[in-house]
Amino acid sequence: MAILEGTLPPGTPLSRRRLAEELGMSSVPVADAIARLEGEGLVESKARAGTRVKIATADEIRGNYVLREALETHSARLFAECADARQRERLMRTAERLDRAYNALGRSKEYSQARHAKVERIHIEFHMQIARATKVPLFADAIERSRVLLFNWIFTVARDFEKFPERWHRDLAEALAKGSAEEAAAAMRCHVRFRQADVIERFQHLARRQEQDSRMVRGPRRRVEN
Amino acid sequence: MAILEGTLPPGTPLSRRRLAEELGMSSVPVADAIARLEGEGLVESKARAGTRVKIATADEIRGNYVLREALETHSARLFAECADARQRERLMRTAERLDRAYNALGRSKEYSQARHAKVERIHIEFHMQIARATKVPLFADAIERSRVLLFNWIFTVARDFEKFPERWHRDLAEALAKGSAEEAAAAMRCHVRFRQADVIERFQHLARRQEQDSRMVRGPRRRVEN
DNA sequence: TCTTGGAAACTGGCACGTCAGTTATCGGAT
DNA sequence: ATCCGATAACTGACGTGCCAGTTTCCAAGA
Repeated sequence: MAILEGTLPPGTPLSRRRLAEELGMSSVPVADAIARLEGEGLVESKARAGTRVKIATADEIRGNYVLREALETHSARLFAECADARQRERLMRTAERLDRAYNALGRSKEYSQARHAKVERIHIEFHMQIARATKVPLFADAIERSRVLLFNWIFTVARDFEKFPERWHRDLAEALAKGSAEEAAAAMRCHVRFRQADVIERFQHLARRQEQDSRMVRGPRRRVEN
Repeated sequence: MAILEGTLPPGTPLSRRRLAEELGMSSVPVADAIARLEGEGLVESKARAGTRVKIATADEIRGNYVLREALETHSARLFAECADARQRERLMRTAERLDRAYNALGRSKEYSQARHAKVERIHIEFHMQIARATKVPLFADAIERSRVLLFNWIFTVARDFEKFPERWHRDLAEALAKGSAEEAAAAMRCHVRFRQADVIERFQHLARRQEQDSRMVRGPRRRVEN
């Protein structure tokens, strides 16, 4: 069910029976899959009232970055300590490819979520290369889980282009591939925090704009949620 | 289904139908619960061949500690930065209680898993107090997941008493409650690594002894696992 | 004694149907 | 036009039953 990775916007309802019909199977395996997605936090369901793709709050996004700061920083430390030459070189190449992709995205005329998702997938691959080099599957899995979560949330706030330093990941990869463990960890910490600040700022901007919109359209339109 | 937290030794088979009968329900909700446990890594199942409580390998235990070093170190950093006075004081009290419990365990005449589990529960509570103080649920959840995993594995290797420094957690709590963020992180890193070394040494000792045993009993008794 | 093979018992996967609770819709009252 | 409430459609939870693999175990052969 990787269909859900970015193609379904948050809030989309997922009906067990409807999906079962589309996929040509009974509703039981669909329910299992949905339950798994719920366990990973990608989806939330109220009993007997439907399941929808999770809508993240600002706090949850912030929390995701706190978690990631812990995981990725340590991952970088381990990479600097124990990656072999081939992995280091490969990381540098991926970093260059990623920076090129981001720069191309920033230069393109109009925002396309499909294109953005493609670049974000490279971004995940970049960090997973680091994580996998630690040779600790449990650890790499934890990083992947939290990355997938954010992958699904980020398109809520990324309505316009991503504009980042031109050689952002290249510099990070260099710190990981050539620096000490502490330098690598510090570089990664800086990387995660930069991104966190950027995303949260976008989120708050979005929230302000939405509040403005709803106030302009109507008076008592605010619904009680949950 | 918290029944599984320590009372069922690794390798115990979990039959959907048998559990359903015991609990007086149909097999469907039981299957759901087991699927959830599998998602958390507490249980592993081969299709149409049964589900059993997961038997951890040395690598997985080591991996668990790598993950924990990342999470707990950051958790300690955040605690030192943003816990309030009440939380700091409470942590000191829990640390004292935990050290007392460990010392009592070390003095008792014979090993009792039930008693040990009780102490380990306090140990989890200690670390969860730190994690909860960060006010990042996603982060605290990640720590809890990895702690619960190890909670289930540790009794495999802990066949004798736990002997630790007498004021071990008290000193750690002091570093967290009164030190800087960096001091707190360093103290926690030291704490996790000490425990990791201890557990892995026990695990290898156990593996050596089991290999010896199986060699003494019979020749071609080694089963092909997978 | 050790191997082997085959059948019975058991396993999880899944289909189908029912049930109780939630939500959305639409017609009637204001 | 707005509000409201009854009802119908829909939702996930779960019971029952079958199926195709896997494991286990015991008897027959070496």
